Amino acid sequence: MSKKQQHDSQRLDEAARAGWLYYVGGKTQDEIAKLLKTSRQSAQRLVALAMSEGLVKVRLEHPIARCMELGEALKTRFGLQFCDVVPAITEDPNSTLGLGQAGAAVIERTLKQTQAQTIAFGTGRVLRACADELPLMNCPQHKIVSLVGNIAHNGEATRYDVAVHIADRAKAQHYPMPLPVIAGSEEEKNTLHQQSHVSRIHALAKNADITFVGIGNLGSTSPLYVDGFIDDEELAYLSDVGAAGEIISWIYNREGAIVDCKINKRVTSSTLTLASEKPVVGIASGLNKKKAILGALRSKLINSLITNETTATALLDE
Amino acid sequence: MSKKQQHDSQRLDEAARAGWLYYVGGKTQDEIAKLLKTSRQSAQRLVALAMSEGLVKVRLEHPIARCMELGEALKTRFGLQFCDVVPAITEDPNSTLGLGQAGAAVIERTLKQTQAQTIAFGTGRVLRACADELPLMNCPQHKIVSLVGNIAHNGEATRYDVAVHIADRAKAQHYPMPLPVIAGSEEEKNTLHQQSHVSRIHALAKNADITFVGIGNLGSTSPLYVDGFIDDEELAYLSDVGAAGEIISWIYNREGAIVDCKINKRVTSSTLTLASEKPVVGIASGLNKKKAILGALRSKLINSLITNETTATALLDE
DNA sequence: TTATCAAATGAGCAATAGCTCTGAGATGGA
DNA sequence: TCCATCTCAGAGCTATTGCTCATTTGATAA
Repeated sequence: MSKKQQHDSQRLDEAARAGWLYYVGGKTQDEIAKLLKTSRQSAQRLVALAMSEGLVKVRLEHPIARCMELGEALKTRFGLQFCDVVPAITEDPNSTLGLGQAGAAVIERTLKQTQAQTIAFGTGRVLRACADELPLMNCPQHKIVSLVGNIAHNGEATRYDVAVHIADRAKAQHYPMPLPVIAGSEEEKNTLHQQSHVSRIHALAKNADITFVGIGNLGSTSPLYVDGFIDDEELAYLSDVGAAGEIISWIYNREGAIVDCKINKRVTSSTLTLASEKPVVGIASGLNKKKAILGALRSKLINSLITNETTATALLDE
Repeated sequence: MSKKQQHDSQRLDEAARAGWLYYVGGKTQDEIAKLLKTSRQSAQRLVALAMSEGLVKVRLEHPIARCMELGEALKTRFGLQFCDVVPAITEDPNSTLGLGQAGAAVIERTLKQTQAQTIAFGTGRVLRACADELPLMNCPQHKIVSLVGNIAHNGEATRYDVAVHIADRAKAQHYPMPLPVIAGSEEEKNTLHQQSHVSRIHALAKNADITFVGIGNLGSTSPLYVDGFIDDEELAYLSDVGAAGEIISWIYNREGAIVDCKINKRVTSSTLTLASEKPVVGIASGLNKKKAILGALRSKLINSLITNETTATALLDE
């Protein structure tokens, strides 16, 4: 056995030498072969061995490196299609700085395709930031479809209607959803949904090639509460039934299951496909949204995520 | 200008991404191109950029038997505290390739200690290479002190001011020596040395827990000659009195004894303790430096050595 | 607005690396 | 000593990478 061990260690020695010459010295495998008086193939094997034995350690020094690791970890943990993690810029754990640029980059990549794409958008401040970061483009081949009604409580257009801005900047076709976000009653919602132009929008949204949504937490800062869709009583009820977050106004719990509540009966938004094959990208950051993001990831309401370093770390802590 | 800078940093960001995917993720450039929605060529350029910008650091963790033997032999022969020998990479007997990584590894080990350390540095190309290979760290507990003045002949900062780079990368305290390397006269040197802030630096250097220095040979390629501190006449004189090498601008002979010459009267560098108990690490390789290294070893100007295989073999031939 | 220039891009090709298959030779047990 | 078994070297092929050149793009200044 000791003979074998000695042989192995000699081989590792040679591997280390080859690895050194290759990675530090920048030599080609041919040159190494000559130096080590062996064939090119053997040199190749030695270099590969040095790598697989972990003799060679590569590290990348850039703030992005850590983000890539976090993204990879999240991707694996939650079975995501992709995950972008942007470096945390401020100390503020709830900052959304940087998400706009990152989201815009993904949207831009989508828009750059020559093949016609149907792209669905939710609403929210973060998505709005993405729209603002988007460069002016000329993409008349794409369809931008809204997932959420664009009429607010009081009849005016909603504050964060994102699809219209994106369509505007991209010069793309725009399919808004001309409905109140929350219908007055369940019956009203059903009536509205039966309208053919509405069901056409929903059909488009359902078959979107890619979907972008924000993720809201539920609490006194939630847009649904701020805009008066939820009163204090309802908020308390939601808290009792374990509501964790909201995506295009659909309220779900810690496991990502849509909860049984008054709001969900009246939302006019398109429905989200669980575990969709097409990318459904959630864009959100902030420790106050941790529960909400986790829920959406767990039930695969979303299958892709753009977040920041702090939040990514927190999500992985779970 | 800021627009350009922003652009550059964005490009570096992308390069870091590409580099990470390539070196850490093991993806091919084609795959990276797809992920980053760009062409294969651009991906290749990004990966190359990540490498040339020094974002990618490679290190090899394996004691190579032959180098270990050489190191051990040198350690015994010259009574060294430690000795690292790295594999020779090129045919060039004067190559210094690889010393940077090896030196950086030793420096990194020192910096990793939680106990506060005072670390002294000389200058030179090889030490500079070490600094470049050092990973970014956060060691505010350590003190980095310069052994050599950081003002060149013509008043500008010296080219290879190493301590500043190390302190920068390690986020350590930095004590530069704000003096010309060589004073105009012996009197000027004495005056300068009497300044309290200078003597404080010298005291720090004297008590350094570990010292790193380059070793220079004397001849037409010596930095002292190239930078104009020594003229042809002086060079000839030094050759006559048997000068063999130079450490932090102190010129010594084959036996390692400081020679009596004009330069040594005017150097402002700290003095080196002979046979110090603390490690004094010389980093140098190349057959043209054999005499210089041998001298330093003989008189124990240095008590530790980092060199390469070729040089180690030559030193043992003596 | 237009001319000018530098930087970035993509194509195409040559160099380099990685993989698989086959056979030679070593190893160890009967 | 012979044979079964296993490892490893080398050939040959394919994939990947690096480089050069022509062209486009975009910025800048007139």
